[in-house]
Amino acid sequence: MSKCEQCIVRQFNSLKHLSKEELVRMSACKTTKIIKKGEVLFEEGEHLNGVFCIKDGVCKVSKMSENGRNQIISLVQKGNIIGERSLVSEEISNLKAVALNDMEVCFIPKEEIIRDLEKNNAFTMSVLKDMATSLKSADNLIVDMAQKTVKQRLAETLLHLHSKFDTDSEGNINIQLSREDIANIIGTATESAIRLLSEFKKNKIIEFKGKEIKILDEAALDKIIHGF
Amino acid sequence: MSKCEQCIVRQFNSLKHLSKEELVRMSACKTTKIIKKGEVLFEEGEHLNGVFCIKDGVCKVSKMSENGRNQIISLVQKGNIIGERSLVSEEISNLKAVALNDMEVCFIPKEEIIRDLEKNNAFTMSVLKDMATSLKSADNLIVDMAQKTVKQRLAETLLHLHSKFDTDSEGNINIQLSREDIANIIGTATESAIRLLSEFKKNKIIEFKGKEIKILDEAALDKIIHGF
DNA sequence: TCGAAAAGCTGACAAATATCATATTTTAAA
DNA sequence: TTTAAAATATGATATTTGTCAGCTTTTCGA
Repeated sequence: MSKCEQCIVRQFNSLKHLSKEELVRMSACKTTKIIKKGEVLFEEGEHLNGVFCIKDGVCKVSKMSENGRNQIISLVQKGNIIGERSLVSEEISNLKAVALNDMEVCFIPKEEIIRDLEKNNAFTMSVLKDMATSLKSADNLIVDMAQKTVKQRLAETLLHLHSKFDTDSEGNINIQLSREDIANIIGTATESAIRLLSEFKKNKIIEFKGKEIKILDEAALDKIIHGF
Repeated sequence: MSKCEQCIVRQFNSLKHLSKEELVRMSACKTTKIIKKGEVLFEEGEHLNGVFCIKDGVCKVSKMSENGRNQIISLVQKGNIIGERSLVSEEISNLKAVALNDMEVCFIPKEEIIRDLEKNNAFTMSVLKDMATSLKSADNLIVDMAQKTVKQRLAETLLHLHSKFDTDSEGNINIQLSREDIANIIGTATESAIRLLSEFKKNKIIEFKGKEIKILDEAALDKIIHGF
């Protein structure tokens, strides 16, 4: 069993503010899990008894709307913690998390996190700052969803994905999303997303083969985002 | 100059977790302001040097989208604190706040809040919980904006306003919003909002005279929200 | 209280997006 | 490897929403 004290992933999130002692205790109560692609980390409405620290892989966090369509709120990757929101406000989860590829995660029980939040103010402040950052992104997303066209949102999403996941040796964005996933990120029908991707391809803005997408003309995407 | 220790508004927000001593110090450094209807509390891009505790009145919090349209993110009323997000993440404000009616607010300098956050863990936890709640609402709003129709969003907004601001003796919702404000809340063109309000009126779902709006058929609104 | 400016309203039309149908390609299970 | 299911793609069409124009009503300051 690997130890939190030595875990490199910890350096990228709020857990870096924990003391040696606190980390040893965390190591003792955490459980490491392998989540296969497509498997569910937690469901909407589920009671979370802790948080997940992502050691490897990416998951999509989404919420079902009443008209039966799924909206992806964010993609969470290696180094991040997921589930703190529900834990802090002591509610059932309002979101669902599904692995986009094989993941390795550590589950840290609620009691341990709550204890650290109450004892270690630097940790609490760090979690608070993270949440403030998430809230800012969420506010920006609200404005985008309400005010931008689907085409603008697709262009924006492509650039986001590019900067967040970087590219492989061939220049393809380092994340595999189905057309449906892409549609669920930008909040549109799958057909519309496909159509716009094809249009971007025809206009030499992007290039793709299946799920491998490569950005050819970043300036053109910027132009679309900021409205001609 | 009124004292924070005796301020009733404090009971409704995180400041209730401060000690007598902390409140006395806060009283000494806070400034009370009257903000007239239409005046700006803070601008997008402005550096906030503190937070506002709202003693009376309501303000709209909005963000300009790049295509020149304004999106109202939330309405904040008596008892709430505004500006903590930017303060916590030490960034310029991403939002603008404008008074919807005459307001009385207390401005509490940044240093004072930061000091309390660092010293008083119960206060920090309370701010964290508030932010978790805001984040949940924001996530829900993202899904609504992305997945619901303008009509559904208007119906939802009317019920929200009704439950948040209650009604006067005549049964009218206790908040005065222009048609443009309503459009900016639901994320649509002013004309579209006007058209739908007229439709609701024609169908006896609501009734209005100018900015006085009264809900007649709550069940019909629910039906619209949840999709026929 | 008068008059200009702002807000509210409605129609006509254009643009964006969803839906449905169907064909093709890819994936994965037997 | 075969084959059924799922994912991708595209056309046709319907629906939703935005834009522009013109009009009426309300508001507010001189």
